[in-house]
Formats: sequence, structure tokens, C-alpha cells
Amino acid sequence: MVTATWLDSLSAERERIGRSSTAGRVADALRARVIEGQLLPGTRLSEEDIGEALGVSRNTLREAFRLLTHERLLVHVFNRGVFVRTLDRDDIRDLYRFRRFIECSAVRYAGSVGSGTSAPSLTHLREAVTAGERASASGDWAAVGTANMHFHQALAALAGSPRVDDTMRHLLAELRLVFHVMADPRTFHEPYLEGNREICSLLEQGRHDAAEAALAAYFDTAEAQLLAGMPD
Amino acid sequence: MVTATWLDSLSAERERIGRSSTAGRVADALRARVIEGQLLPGTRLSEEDIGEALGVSRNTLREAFRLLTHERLLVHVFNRGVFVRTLDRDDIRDLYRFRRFIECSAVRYAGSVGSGTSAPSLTHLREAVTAGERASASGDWAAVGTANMHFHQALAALAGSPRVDDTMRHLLAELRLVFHVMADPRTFHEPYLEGNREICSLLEQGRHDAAEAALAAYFDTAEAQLLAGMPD
DNA sequence: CCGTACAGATTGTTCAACAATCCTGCAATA
DNA sequence: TATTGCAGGATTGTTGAACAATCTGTACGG
Repeated sequence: MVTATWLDSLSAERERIGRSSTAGRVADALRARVIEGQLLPGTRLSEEDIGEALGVSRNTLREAFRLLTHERLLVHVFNRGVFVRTLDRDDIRDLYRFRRFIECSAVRYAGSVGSGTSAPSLTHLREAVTAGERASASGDWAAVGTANMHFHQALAALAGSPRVDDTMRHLLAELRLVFHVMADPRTFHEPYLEGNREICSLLEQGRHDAAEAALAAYFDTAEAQLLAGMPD
Repeated sequence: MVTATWLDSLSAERERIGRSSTAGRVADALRARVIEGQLLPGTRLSEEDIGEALGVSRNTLREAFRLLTHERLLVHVFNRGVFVRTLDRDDIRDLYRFRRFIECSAVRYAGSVGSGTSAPSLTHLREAVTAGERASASGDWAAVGTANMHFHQALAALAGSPRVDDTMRHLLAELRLVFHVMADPRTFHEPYLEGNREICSLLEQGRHDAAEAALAAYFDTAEAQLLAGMPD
């Protein structure tokens, strides 16, 4: 089947051809603003203002709001409008409990199956580690944070599950909501570079139990640091 | 705090007082039809027909469609409409992998924390077990299936995490999509009654490792049975 | 100080219309 | 025969306006 590679490479592009709704693009634009911290938690998103600014109708904008509400980036209060979500301490704890479940399971799963398919995944993991160290060396702390996100995304990808990938992407986007209300990004992201490298090395050595333990330790300290730094 | 029960019982009703959007109610109605099997996978949902049948405008209906699309009960194809989702073999495998992650993690978590707060959760678990056995005795196989769902919902609730509860609810709703294209509900649900009781007993004895192992075994057999019974 | 009533602003929902796209059937061509 | 091209009809995508329902804030009266 020589043609199979043809068709596969084509179907990979299928997403980008036409298939884009206005509401989807509006959601992308708003999501970027939220993730980047331009729209801080608690901000109210006026239908009229944003609709006029983006040049879309209220109905279309409301569809975009629904999208982001289900990603838990916005909250919708009946008859009052939509707001950028504000996470409280319980939300943080719940988020990290969920992260523990997902990421630790992914690491454990990677250890339970043969390493035949895991080679490319570990490549992504190592790339995220080196990208973080490079960003740290050049003092770009925002990039360190992004690399840290990619590291954990790659960690979840060890599960080889589209659903896990999706869940993890949403989780990390939510986490950005907290990072932006935190004081200094450097003190939060930099200490974990070493831990990331260690986890990556352990996985490359096939020591998945030790990697999972190191990951669990990371969650404990990161959650504690996050809770300690919260204004509430 | 005598008044606490007052307030709790009130806040439980808060959802139903006013705070209900038309789109939300429409989504509830459609979700019920999908979960109950009246709308089978692959069915196309016409905006005009359903809008007229329910007496809501197209815009409101589209909001409801978005809700259910994000719950993965419907799929939205650009310029073609929404369809009841059809799961293929890969979807089943992905779904069960995710279930393994979530539910096994919940059981393990319940074993790692003190049993102080887990008492009410185990009550729900046992209630689901007895409800299933009662339904089986009376030959109500649909009720057996529902009780089985409640069992796994209660299992996930051991995590004590609203987010896990939410995720589990969505997962189980998706699973119904597969059950309804399966042949006989009895042959699929009945064999697991005994396993459920065993898992429940093991948890009551504090033997969480054994319970997790039994749960993992359940996932293996259930997934295999589901894949074997698929028309593809 | 507290409760009420009014006015303004915003959201919830509907409706009608048009543009863009898809599906179907049929004819034309190699 | 199989494939391509082209109307025609049907459905979705998006818009704009309109009205009802609800919230917020403020001034008034007790």
C-alpha cells in the first residue's frame, strides 16, 4: 500500500482546511488572552464590548463563551454574564489531586507496557527538559514556565491516550489562571528544573517506580508552594 | 451547628430555582434521550426539526448542542450538523484506559488516607451493590445496568474530588452509547454483580490493594467483552 | 438604619434573513 | 462503464434587531 502514506499525510492536514467556525476562532483568541494573563481572573467579559471589538455578533460570541466555560477557563453566572475563572484553595487542591491521578497513572502505565512505542514520547520529554534549562540560562522565566508545562504534557502523553492528552491540556490551561496571580514566576518554576531532569533520567533508565515517587514529591511541594502563595 | 443541615439542604435545591437556562433544559432533555438509547449513535439531529419539536429557537438549540458536544455525546461536523456520537474500537480502548486511571487511582487514594471521611462513601458503594442484586433478582436488567453505573460512580467518589465525580459522570454517559448498540444487556451486566460485591467487601476490610486488583481484572474482562461484541 | 421603588444597564431568547456549504440527481464526456 | 461537471434544493453558519427577564445602584420614605 504505497498510497497509504499519501492519504495519511493528507488527512493530517484536514483540520486546517476550511473547517474553522467563527465561534471557534473567537474562543481561540480569548483563550490565548486568558492563558497569557492579559485577562486576569475575576474580569467580567461584556458581550457587547467584546462582540464589537472582535466584529462578531452576540450570538456567535456566546457560543465561544460556552466553549471556554466548558474548559473551565470562564464561569457563567446566569443573568450576570461570564467572568474569567477565579480558583480558590479548594480548586487548587482538587486540581492537584487530579493531576496526581492522571500523571502518576501515565508514568505507571508507561512502565507496565513494553518500551517499543515509548521511545518517541521520551524524546518529547527530554526536549522539554533541555528547553527549560536553556530558557533558565537565558533568564527567560516565562519560557521556563512554558517548558515546564510541556514537560508535564509529555509526561501525560506517556499514556498514549488522546483523551488523557486532552484532559492534561485543559488542566495545564487552568493552572495558568493561578500562575498569573502569583508573585514571581521565577521562584515558582526554576526550582523544578532539576526535578524534571531527574524524572526524565529515571524514566530513561526504566526505573518507573522511582520516577513516579519523584513526581509525587513534586506535586506535594508545588501544591504547598502554590497554596502558600495564594492571597486568600 | 444545627443550622448547617438547613443550609445544605437548601443549597442542594439552588440549582433548580430559577437558575436554569432554556439551553440547559434542552440539553437535559436530549441527554436523557441519548443515554436512554432513544437516539442511537449516528443519528443526525436536525436543528429545524428538534427546534420546532421543543419549541425553542435555533440559536438556543445550538447552545444545547455545544453543551452535549463537549460532553462527547454528540459530534459536530462543520456545515453538516450534529450527530449522536459513534464510538469505534479505539474509542472503547481509550475510554477503558482512562477508566483504569481514574477509578484505580480513586481506590488507591482511599487506601492512602485515613478512613475517617470514607465511611459515607462506602455506604453509597454498598447501596449500589445491593440495588444491583435486588434488580437482578427481579429480572430488571436495565436497572442492573444502572446500579452498575452507580457502583462505579461511588467508586470514583472515594477520591472525594468534585472534578473526579464530574469526569466519571461523563465517562459513564459515554459508555451508554456503546451499551445500547450491544445485544443483550443481561449478559453484559449480570456477571459483574459478584465482582462488585467482592470489591466492596475488600474495601470494607481495608484491603485496598486487593480491591484495586479485582477492579483491574474487571476492566480487562469488560473491555474484552465489549470489543468482542462490537459490530465492526 | 432598613426596606422599597424606580431607572438604567446587561443578559436571555426569539425571530427573520442572507451567505456559505453540502448532498443529490442528472447529463456530458472519455 | 466510470468519472467529471453542474444545477437545484436543503441545511447549516452568522448576523442584526427586537423584546422580555433580571440584576445593580440609587434615591426616597419610614
